[in-house]
Amino acid sequence: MGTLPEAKTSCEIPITKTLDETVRLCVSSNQQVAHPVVYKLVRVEGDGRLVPATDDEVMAVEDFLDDERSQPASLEEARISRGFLSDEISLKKPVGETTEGRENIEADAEKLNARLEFIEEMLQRVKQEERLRLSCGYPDRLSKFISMDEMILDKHDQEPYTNGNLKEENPVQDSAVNARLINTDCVESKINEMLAMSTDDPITSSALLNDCTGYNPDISTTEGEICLDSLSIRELQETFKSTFGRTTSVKDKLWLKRRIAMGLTNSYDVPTTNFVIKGKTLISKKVERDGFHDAVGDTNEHYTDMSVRLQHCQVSSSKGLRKPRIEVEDSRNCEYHEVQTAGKRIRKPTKRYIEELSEVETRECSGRLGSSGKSCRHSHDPQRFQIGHLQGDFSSRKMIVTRNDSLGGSGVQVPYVSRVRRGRPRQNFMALMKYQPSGIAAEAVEEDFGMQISRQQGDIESFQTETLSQQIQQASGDKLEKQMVIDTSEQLKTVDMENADSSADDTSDENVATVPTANGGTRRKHHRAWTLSEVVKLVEGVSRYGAGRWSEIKRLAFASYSYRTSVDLKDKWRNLLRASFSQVHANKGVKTPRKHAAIPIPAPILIRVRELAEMHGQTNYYPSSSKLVGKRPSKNVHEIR
DNA sequence: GTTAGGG
DNA sequence: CCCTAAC
Repeated sequence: MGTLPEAKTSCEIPITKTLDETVRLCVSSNQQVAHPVVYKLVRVEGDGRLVPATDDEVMAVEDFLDDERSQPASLEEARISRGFLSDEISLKKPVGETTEGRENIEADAEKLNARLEFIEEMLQRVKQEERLRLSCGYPDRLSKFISMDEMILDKHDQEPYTNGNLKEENPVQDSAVNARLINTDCVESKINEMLAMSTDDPITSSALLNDCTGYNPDISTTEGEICLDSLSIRELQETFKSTFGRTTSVKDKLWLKRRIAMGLTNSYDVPTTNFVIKGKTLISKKVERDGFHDAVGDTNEHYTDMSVRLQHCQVSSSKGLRKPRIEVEDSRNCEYHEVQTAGKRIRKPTKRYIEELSEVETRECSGRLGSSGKSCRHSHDPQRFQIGHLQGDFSSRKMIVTRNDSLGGSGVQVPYVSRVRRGRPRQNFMALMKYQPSGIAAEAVEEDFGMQISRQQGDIESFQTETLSQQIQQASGDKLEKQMVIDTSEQLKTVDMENADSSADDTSDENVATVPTANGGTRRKHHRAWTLSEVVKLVEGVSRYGAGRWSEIKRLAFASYSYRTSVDLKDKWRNLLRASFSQVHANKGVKTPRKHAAIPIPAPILIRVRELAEMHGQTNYYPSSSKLVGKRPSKNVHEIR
């Protein structure tokens, strides 16, 4: 981290024109809707120069910027902000007054910049810690999250923290002033925040500062190891350059270390603050103290706030998965609970997500993953808030590359999986088959692979199977949720791989091709031959629920045949009727009344179909007059069950 | 959203 | 299997 003199220096350096403009923009935009074009990211060099921000830097702060643009800051954040911003800068000053001395504004802007830099750094820590916190459900550690007081005392036992008990210490936080990104929008937001803020109940800025910058550089360096902690920012930048082949002007030590560590280890499984690298392995050192408590301490104020949002996300997105916890006041416990279950609770990726994900990830995978600090956003936008990372140095869990699910505002984190299924929509139900009794799973898989496997099974499907299918279907909701819970990454990937396979099977050996017809439409996109078991199930379903109740049959008897729609059932039944009656008329003993029948329908089945048809009054399906005459008299065909 | 029916 | 009108 930068030193205090540096910070002071940077605050006193002459203001460039750019900064002046920035300040003016900032000030003026306070009273009007700032034009987005006005905002630009610049970096304050150590000598006070402003240089355009690099992509790295933009990435480094974009989360923060998002925060700033989001909804009104929560109390916690306000307190944090105040901790950074309140002591030096006269924020009571009406921001809109540009008549104030330019020097004053500039100086204030400098200070704001310093604060913003510091905030940004802290955000980095927040992100890291958040990820850490959510990645591993270690109650012994997580318990530290429960009480902020406890956390503070843990880290700063000499600085008992109580609300309203502010210790205005010297502005050590200026030590955080280094190269940072500033954004006029941020400045404006901060000013607004501070103006809106009262001065009571602040948090000790020095405490926060200590947490943020209380970085222990005295981690021993072993020969042959790269102890990033012992490197200066410049050295870290050099290391970064040598690691990634490009320079970076980011002076966030933590960020640099993380990036370097990830680059060197070719892994994202990098502890938050331990950056001793040996060979290609990241060596964890002093995890408890440096990796955890530091981050905990400096972000303690965020946790309550974040947990609130977290549970909000959960409530709004998980539906039946968990009971809504509305009360914010209990957020600590909630948070604890969240953390406890974060490792287990993985939302099943939605189909839409999966599809979108593969596109997004393939597009921005490298850049995105390169910055781990970015991957854990501390955002006020619930849609962008990540529930957690299943990653961490405390966890043996494999890392799951995740993304924010911005669809539907669920804001949940879902594992990275490959794109599956482009064909006909498949219900997620199939994924559950893994967790059913083996027989069911086998059944499901077999049915999913329909044509390849046991097409020639001549016997009729057992009623037991159907019953089990119904059970599965009836419990599908719970099962889905359970699956979300118990899914590990491997399981999910396996499931999705399986789904991908099945989807491939959907279309592999049968005609997938969309046949564009002359009049513009496409037809016959998919064809999946009816297996005998399907036919049997259909017949059974009709016998139970009645012909015409296709959706019901579909739901209850064809729950596991996701590719069969109710319309398919209807069509098939129609064909079966025709077949059965044609058989009756043509040749009673012959198995295949239709020449093109892909699957010879056994005579018993056809007989059964005919019985049902007669039972239901569907007796008009004669081969010659099926279309012309064959109409169902009415829907008095129900209730044979 | 489901069903029936034509193509 | 697709499409669509009708419900």
